[in-house]
Amino acid sequence: MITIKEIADMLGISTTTVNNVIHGKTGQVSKKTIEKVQKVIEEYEYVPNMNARNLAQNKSKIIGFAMKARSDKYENALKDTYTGELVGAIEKCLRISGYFLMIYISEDLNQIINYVSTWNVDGLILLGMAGDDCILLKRKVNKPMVFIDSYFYEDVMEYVNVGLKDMQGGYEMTKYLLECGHRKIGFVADNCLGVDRERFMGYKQALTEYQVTYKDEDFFWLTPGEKGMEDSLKELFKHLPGYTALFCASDYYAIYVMNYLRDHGKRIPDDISITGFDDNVYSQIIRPALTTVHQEVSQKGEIAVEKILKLVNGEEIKERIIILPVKVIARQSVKKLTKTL
Amino acid sequence: MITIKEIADMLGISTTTVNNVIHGKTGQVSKKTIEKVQKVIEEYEYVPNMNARNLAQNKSKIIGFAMKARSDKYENALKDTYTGELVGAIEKCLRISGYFLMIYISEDLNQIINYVSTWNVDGLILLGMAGDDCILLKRKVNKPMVFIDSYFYEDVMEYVNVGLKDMQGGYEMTKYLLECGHRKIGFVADNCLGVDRERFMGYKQALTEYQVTYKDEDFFWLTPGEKGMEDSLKELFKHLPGYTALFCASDYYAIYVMNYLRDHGKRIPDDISITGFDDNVYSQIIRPALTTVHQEVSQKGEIAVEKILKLVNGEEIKERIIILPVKVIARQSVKKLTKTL
DNA sequence: ATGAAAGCGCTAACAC
DNA sequence: GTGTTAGCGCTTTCAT
Repeated sequence: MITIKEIADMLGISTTTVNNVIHGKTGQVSKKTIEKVQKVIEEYEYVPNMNARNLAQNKSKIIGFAMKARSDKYENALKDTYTGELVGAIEKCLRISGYFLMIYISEDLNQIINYVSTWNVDGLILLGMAGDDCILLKRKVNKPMVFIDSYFYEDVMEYVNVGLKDMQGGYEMTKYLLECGHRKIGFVADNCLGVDRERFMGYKQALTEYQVTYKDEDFFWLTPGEKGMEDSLKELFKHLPGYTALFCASDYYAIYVMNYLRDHGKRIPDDISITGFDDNVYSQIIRPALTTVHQEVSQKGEIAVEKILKLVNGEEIKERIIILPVKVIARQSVKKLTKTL
Repeated sequence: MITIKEIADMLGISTTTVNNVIHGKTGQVSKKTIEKVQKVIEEYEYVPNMNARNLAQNKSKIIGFAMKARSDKYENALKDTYTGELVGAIEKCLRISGYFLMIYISEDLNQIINYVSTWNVDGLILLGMAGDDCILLKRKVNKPMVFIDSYFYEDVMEYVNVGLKDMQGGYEMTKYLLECGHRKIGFVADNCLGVDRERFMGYKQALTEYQVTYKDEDFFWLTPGEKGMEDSLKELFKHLPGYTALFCASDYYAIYVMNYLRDHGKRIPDDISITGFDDNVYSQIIRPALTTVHQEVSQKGEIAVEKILKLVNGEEIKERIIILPVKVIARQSVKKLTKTL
């Protein structure tokens, strides 16, 4: 690896000049010199040393992507199609803009905070942070940050978040089920925070609107992990009688539920209707194809990158809270009941 | 962000001493000083500046993960569960070892090579590189490298690769089909290079062993991309008569094929048997559950990390070519024909 | 149009 | 036990 100094010495000129041609500041450099320098650069395949550059400029060209991995839930956070697609989209956009993606997944928020300052990351994209964590981050990290899928229940103005109309998604999906004649609809999730909470609120709202009373037992809790899933699915099955539909908070779980029920003799959608949320690849591929709420995952990533780069460049951001639309995709996993309840 | 120098000045001591206590080289430092320094470190939340450290030591704590994205095939390389799980496992192992993961996906190998020297990456993990690319990499990158899923058809000794008994997987899967009474078995893939080639070779070998002649038309080509898939699936359907089984080179495609056929009136496995390769989450979840070849993806990632870190630390590696085992998982997508051919 | 030199924060060889 | 100092490769201000 040749350095600027070496090039300068080799050509008997100063590092400033070499640096200038490297950066295209050729206003003040003679044609001859430019050519000489460029020739050496080509020949010796000069590549800048990022560590040196970053040190001198007190910045990095790194955008960090961080998420909290709940070890119970994820033995591997990128196994989930949703995260994979999101990260893939982010990497692509960043690279096109000349930035680099560094991934950091940890259960410990303080590790994440350390990581930011250690690398002097130019900006941070954070996935699925919960309320308190956001506050802590805002307090301790003084770098541009963009959140994805976070909900702030306090002063909104400080944060930049790209999210989804989760509540509306929950509402519309439920409404769809209600209009198909379903009245006994369960909600399936592994938590009731953040996006899932919103989806749940939408679900309740729709029920209310149709004069269906929600009872606590209508919430079917799933426990992540191999063993947990097995148990909670069994539990779910036990409480199923009476229900005609289950609204799962994610496609991932919808597919699990669908197959568990089928393996235990239920026909879908004849015996029980199932819906999901996300519209991932596999929801389209499974049979019966899953009726679900569509979202544009790649777009989420792209917008997050756009926002973070604006912040990094000190540009003003008018829209700090971006909320992408949702859309119910009716496929084959819901039965239309005759409306004679 | 406080610096070592600032700590030293603040305490009226030298940077060396501060540095020593930071690195636990406290053999020569007095208890008192140690405590003083540690107090300041705590209080001011000292965090090392990686760029400075790396510059001084001529290394980084970065392990790069690179793959070539064929833009036709992947609009998003991490959308695929296989890659996602692999990268997730790698990130986790690296973090535990105090390293950082930087992802770099590009269609252009030269960009990948540049990236390595720009960041002075300590090591590189490369996924699915083909023959010529491997040679180029070996020539131009003089950093430790570990390949995943590569096949080198020349001098093997120089490379470190963690792969799979792909051929054996192909062989055993095919053998399984043959023993179930199938004789007209198609092979489905989108290429015939690298791992897919090996799987295909295994398939052919099994056929030969059972005195079944392979004809070129038995290879069903898939074209990636939305439109391409549609067309090639249609083509596949047209040539299906006569076949009793299809062996797909990946679960991903198997699931596509399965559903396409089902949507067009075929019953699985009654009309046609389908098998896959990889045993990803969704192959277990789909119904009928997919008969496939299992591999331990996370283990692949873990071993890759183990190897790269050994190389980075200058340790000798005895096993340079690691080949993980495969195992046929018989589920419900294959029909046992009566063996009266 | 070109150059000299200081400095970014950390490391490590060497001195006392 | 502690301190001095010269780099690492690049940027940038200020001279010339």
